[in-house]
Amino acid sequence: MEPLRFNNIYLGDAKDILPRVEDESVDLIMTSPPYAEKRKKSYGGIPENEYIDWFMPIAREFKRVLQPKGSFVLNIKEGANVQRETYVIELILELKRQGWLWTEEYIWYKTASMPGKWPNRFRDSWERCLHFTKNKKFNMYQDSVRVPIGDWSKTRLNNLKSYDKKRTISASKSGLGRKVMNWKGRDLVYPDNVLKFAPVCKNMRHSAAYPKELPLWFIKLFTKKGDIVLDPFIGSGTTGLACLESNRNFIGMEIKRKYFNLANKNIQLEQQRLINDEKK
Amino acid sequence: MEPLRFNNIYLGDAKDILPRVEDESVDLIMTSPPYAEKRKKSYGGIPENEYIDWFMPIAREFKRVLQPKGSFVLNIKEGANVQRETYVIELILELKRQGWLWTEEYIWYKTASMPGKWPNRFRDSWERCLHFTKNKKFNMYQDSVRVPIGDWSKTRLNNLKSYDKKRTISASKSGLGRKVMNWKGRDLVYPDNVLKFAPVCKNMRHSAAYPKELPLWFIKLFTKKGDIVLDPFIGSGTTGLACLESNRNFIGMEIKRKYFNLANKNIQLEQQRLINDEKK
DNA sequence: GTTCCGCATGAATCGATAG
DNA sequence: ACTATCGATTCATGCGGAA
Repeated sequence: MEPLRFNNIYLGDAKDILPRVEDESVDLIMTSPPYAEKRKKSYGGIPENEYIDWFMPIAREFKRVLQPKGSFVLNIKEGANVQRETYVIELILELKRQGWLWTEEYIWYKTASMPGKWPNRFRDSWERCLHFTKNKKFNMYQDSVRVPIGDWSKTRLNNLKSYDKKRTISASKSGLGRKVMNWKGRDLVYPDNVLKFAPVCKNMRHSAAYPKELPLWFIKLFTKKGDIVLDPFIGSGTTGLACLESNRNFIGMEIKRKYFNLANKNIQLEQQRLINDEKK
Repeated sequence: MEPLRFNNIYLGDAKDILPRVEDESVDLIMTSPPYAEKRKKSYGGIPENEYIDWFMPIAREFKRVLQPKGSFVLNIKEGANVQRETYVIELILELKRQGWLWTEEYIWYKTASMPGKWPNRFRDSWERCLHFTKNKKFNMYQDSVRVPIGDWSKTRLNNLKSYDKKRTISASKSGLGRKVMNWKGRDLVYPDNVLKFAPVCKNMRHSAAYPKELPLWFIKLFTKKGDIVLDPFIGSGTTGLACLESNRNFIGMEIKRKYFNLANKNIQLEQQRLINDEKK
């Protein structure tokens, strides 16, 4: 059997393709799997009550192919059918039983979520990004995702007018002076576990409108350049695009030919664009 | 035994006082219970592995006292001990088994979370507000929590704190002041299921990790004036203050005398303030 | 009176140290 | 080996005093 190539997408079921991935060869698994379907008869969808049985064998493969200091990030959100479905929180418990550490739950706050109004609830504008690891210690490059410091200090530091600036400099030996100077040189702070990215509405109707910024953030956080990122449900190729942009290698898998074709098209366009940029 | 009075706080264990509350007499249970303690020996705290056994008998009483169209809102967040604790999601499953509907999970996005930096995670800046109901249909007054359109104004008005309020009112002649005032009552849209409030620390002694805006939002959403709100873990009395402000009646319970005294003081101060305001 | 700044302080978490 | 305690890390906010 042909070994898997990097920066390529494979057409087929993840559970069939994953066995071809080498042991402990992947640095990050970043994926947004198909969410459970409410209607059991929906073609290709996984019913809520079969979701865990469907997912766990795949997670077993994840555990095999992930390197010891790697991470597995699962973007998912249960739907509501009168009440919230429980398959996601049950999946967390099951993954722990399989040996994963449930290290963190990040919130993706979708600032422009779908409009709509229902009698029981408001618009759902957040999704879970569940972070699992194999070990207590893992690779995390926190500096790569630092963000500009909050408004409060910006306002205060911007207001350092002539008088204050003079004072700050002249009083360099005082604690006050030194402290302010330290803040000025340091415009980046560490983020928290709530992510804010606007979802994008692509032309194709992949149910999960998964903006490139989301995988990109986790890719920067948990891998370095040249590392391997696996997305077994790559959809329209967003994780691949994020890898191309950040100089990581990816392995993609997609079961539906429609998305497989779309992902390949998107990837090729991006690769062409990068080549053109280099020529200039 | 003396019947429970409204707008009063009872000193003692919720499981002992709850039996005195009449069947189906409460319109909303809004509470932030003590979170599980990491250290097992910590005095008064509930260890993680005993949390569900401690909570479920209390939840049974909640079910008895809540009226059929009422709501139960639980503000809670699991801590981390290398990995995230699972007692909260297990509690959700257990409450469902007890007959509750897990109607929704709101996110409280704390804009000012605890600082700190660790090798394996960022600062935790969100908490769960789990919404349970007894029935598919329940009281929800969505219009009462509508917000001005657009993110900037939403953030701004939600965060109208002392300083901004003062400025908004006092600067009525300035453009900014008038502009902000004009937004109120105009172009109102429904919010989503992510709430943004900054935690405030009012007193030197007690950490008000639970800002008044949080219970106030749910009180407005799930009750009308004159309704009964129960908080069996009322702490420093925040839920009671929110009720006084919004003309709801509350029943409070608190096991620790220190908080019981503080809550009574806060409630009395607020009642006195309301009386003074009326005289003017 | 209004704006501005220093300071204290939080539902935190980890790793090391001590018992 | 297992548990309790402690120091280090970090940043948005309200408050009070100063400009």
